Amino acid sequence: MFLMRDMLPRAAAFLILHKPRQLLRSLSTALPASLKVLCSEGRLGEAVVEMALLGTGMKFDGYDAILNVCVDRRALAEGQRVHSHMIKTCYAPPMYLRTRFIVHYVKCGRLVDARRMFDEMPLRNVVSWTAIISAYSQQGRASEALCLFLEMARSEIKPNEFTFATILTSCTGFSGFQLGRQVHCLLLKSGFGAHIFVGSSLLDMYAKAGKMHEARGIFECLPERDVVSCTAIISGYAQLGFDEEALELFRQLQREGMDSNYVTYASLLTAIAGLAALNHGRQVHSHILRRQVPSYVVLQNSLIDMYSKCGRLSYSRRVFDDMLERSVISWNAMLVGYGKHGMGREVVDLFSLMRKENKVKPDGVTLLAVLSGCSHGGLEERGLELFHEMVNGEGKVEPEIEHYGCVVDLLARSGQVEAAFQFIQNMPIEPTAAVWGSLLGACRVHSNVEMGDVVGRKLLEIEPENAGNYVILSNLYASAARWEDVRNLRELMKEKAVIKDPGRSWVDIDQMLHSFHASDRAHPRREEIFAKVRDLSTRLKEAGYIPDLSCVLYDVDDEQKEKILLGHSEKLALAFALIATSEGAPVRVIKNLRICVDCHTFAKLVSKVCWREISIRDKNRFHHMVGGRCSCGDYW
DNA sequence: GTAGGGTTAG
Repeated sequence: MFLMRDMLPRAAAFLILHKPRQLLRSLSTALPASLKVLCSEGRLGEAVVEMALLGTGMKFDGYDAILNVCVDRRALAEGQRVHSHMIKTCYAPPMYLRTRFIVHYVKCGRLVDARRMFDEMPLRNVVSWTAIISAYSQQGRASEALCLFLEMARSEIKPNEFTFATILTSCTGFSGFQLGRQVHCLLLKSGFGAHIFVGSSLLDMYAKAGKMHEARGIFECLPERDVVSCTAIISGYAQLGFDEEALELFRQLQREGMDSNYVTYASLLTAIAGLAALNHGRQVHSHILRRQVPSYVVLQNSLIDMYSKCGRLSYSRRVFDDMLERSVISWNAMLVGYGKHGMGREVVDLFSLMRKENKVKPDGVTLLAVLSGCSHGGLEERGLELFHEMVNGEGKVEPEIEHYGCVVDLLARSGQVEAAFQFIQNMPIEPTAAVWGSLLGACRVHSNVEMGDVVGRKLLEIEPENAGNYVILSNLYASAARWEDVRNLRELMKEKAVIKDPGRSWVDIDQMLHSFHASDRAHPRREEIFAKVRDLSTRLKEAGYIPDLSCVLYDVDDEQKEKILLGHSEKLALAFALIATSEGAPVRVIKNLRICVDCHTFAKLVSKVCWREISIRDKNRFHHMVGGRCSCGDYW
């Protein structure tokens, strides 16, 4: 009050001292800085003081002005004072202001307050309904958002384009997909189906449900395209692993003049990472730098991942180190990168740094990255220690089935196959096929046939359709010369009509991806490639290579088996890479599945006999082969 | 006033 007195004209000062009631009435005109001016200048604190002074003098305009500043600033405390001021002065806010309050509470993360405001509304319109639905949707509470939508439909308020865009986002993912289809039908009747926001959330919903054909159809029918709809369709392909399609569509849309922003590039980099197309990735990176696309955390995370999946961890680390701000995903991407390259020491060190910095809280993915990093990097004991620390210690992470799977891996890898078996039996969660699968892999490496027999049978019960399991079990039986079991296994596999996942390997040479499937004869240089494979086979045999026929589960003679083995896609890709690159140059091969034992042995020997550094990225990790040895230590 | 696409893991 005293401060204000100095600022006020003499007449107003007189009023403060002698006629306060009169003053209140005249304040809005008498004060040089009225409530509206304060609000337009963003002087929220002073505005709140003036609101208190105005008392019942506050009208719609005043509340509107002050609430707008609160919404912009996400000023929770001030908003609450406005709210209680209304209650105290018995002001009944109109629908518009109540809706603004909902938005304000949502922006401050106060879903409960928003909902209370909504529930207390005597009348609601489509905007208030959409605001509360979007509140639940943004918090990831899709089913509640959907319930509210149905309630809205019952109350005979017609959804508008905002409502449809919101609700379709909530239907994203498999669980809401059926309802999403119904919303789609409603949409067709409403006339909002061609709206660009509605259209892009609709196509995104179909894409995330794995229905790319429908998503593409919707995309093609959009009356106009913008950066969001283009990004949605590209990321749809990328997330489903249709990396080449994503890349091709990006090129096409770019030719047609599409706008790109950091989200577009992040999605594009996902596809490039999947293909391990390093040259494309570098090109995109320099394009981003040249165009001065803002380096948002999301985009930098994508770059870290892209370089790591392309085998360039030092580039990943450079991006990571240059970041001004890092999210948990940045740390996870870097940790996963080290892990996949078998660099256990670096995983442990980086994780220590993360804890020391203490800016970002580790999550379930961090735990996964650390455990699998220790496992791939041969730090079994450290991995088990960290598991116990993270699960029991401060800021603990709730372990899920994948984490238990990693522990099984750690135990089994360190040779404690029995302990791993015990661990599975005592887990608080039902083991999945993946958990048994990693134990079976361990039994193969440690040649523990008895245990492998038990585990393999369990696995074939749970997952009879997975051909990989039959192959590993066959490797195991063969190593113990249990040919009868190998034969039975082959019969069983025939009976269960297992269709093998189509294996595919490729190499990236001069920005061209050369892709091969088993016994592929499509490549223009096929004759040279097959000749090279045969030549390698001869040379490797002199160096001790014995084809592992137990990797073939077809009922054919041994000569035929050997031919099938030589046709494996990774051998074709490797042979092509050798003839397409100069003598002594390192070679990089990418495979969509796990590499088989025979191809692993073959490639290791190639690295020795041909004096080449070979890196093979399979589904799980990188295999760096030099002089006949592999960074995985023959455990994968 | 209320709305759409994104990064790690599986």
